Amino acid sequence: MAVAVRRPQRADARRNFEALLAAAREAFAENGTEASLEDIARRAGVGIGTLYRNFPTRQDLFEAVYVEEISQLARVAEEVADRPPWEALTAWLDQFVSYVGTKRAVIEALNRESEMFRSCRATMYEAGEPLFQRAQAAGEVRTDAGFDDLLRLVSGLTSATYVDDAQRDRVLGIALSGLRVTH
Amino acid sequence: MAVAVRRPQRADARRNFEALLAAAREAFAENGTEASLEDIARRAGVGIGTLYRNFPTRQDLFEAVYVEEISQLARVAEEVADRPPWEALTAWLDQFVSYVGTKRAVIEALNRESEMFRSCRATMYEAGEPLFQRAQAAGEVRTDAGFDDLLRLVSGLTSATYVDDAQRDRVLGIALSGLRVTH
DNA sequence: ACATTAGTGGAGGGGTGCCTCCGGTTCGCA
DNA sequence: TGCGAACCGGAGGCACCCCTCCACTAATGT
Repeated sequence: MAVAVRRPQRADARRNFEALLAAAREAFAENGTEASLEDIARRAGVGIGTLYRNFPTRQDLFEAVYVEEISQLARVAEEVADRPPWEALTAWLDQFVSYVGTKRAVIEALNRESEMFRSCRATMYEAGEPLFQRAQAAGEVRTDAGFDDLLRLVSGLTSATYVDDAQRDRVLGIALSGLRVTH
Repeated sequence: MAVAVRRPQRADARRNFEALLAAAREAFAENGTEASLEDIARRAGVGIGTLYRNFPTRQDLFEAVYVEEISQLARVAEEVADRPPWEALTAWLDQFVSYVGTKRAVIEALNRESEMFRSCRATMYEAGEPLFQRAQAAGEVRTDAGFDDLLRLVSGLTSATYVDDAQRDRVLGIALSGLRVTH
């Protein structure tokens, strides 16, 4: 994994750190970006002071939560690499969808200029872009679209609301068929 | 217009009402749904009491802001009605895009069960669905997609973030080409 | 012109959140 | 076992927000 979060050394401190991270993940998913920091500390069973020592700013907390997800995406990309081009790409996108679904609020709140963000993005590109280019090379995907276009398309559609899962899949299908080259 | 907001009668009161509405639109666009009500009153140059008299709850404010947009959409639908099917549909979607772009936060915060929301949705369908069906009848749009699918597709893509407007248009174009029947 | 009454605005009480600071506790090494 | 350094937690000061209430103001009809 290309990016990581610095953990504290002492055993008790590391326990608190993990508890805070888990609590933050939960709170952000539940209440969005503005979740109360005091509430997060409460969930973690830790004093507010401890939260601030580990994560001086709200951004720090976002980043820590975010980084965890990226390596997961990279792993999936490896797993799918030996399937046929289009299938591999969509399989990876499935993972991407579920990732965007829960982390949307956090992603939007990230400071896009930060070094950490840049390196996460790079990791994600290294994972997904080869799949995309392979599909293009195989003549399955239109060549006037870029990998970044696809990512935004999928993440935009994923964070919309739908009547049910069937509709979400249908809409995603429509959009992806626009990406595909018609033989 | 099928829906409307009840205005106060007295001239000064109506002035305040309009000022509050404008201030709310601004504040919601700027700070999202949680914009401070006191700030909105301040922007409108009005006491907080006046705000509460006109809009007893935050929801009331959302609804009032929302309703304004819908009639605009209905009007545009009429204007484009005499163009060729596909062109008319995309022209209307253009308006829809700019509407979703600024009102997303408000739309998400609306209570979807409310009578007002239902009637707004009906108004919007009456405006846009005929355009959609005409395009389907003309064999321009795939028949396994519904108007609701299209709305969600477009609003999802619109509320995503892009590098620049060109990318947004490109991505929208890709998705819409998936909707279109290939001749 | 003036009475009537709709309309005004902001003080105030109750809440919650942010962040700092520091006396007390616990870990881990020797 | 003992000690220093690392770490803890929450009280407290400040800021902001929500919403109610009511003494005051001014638009309107006659």
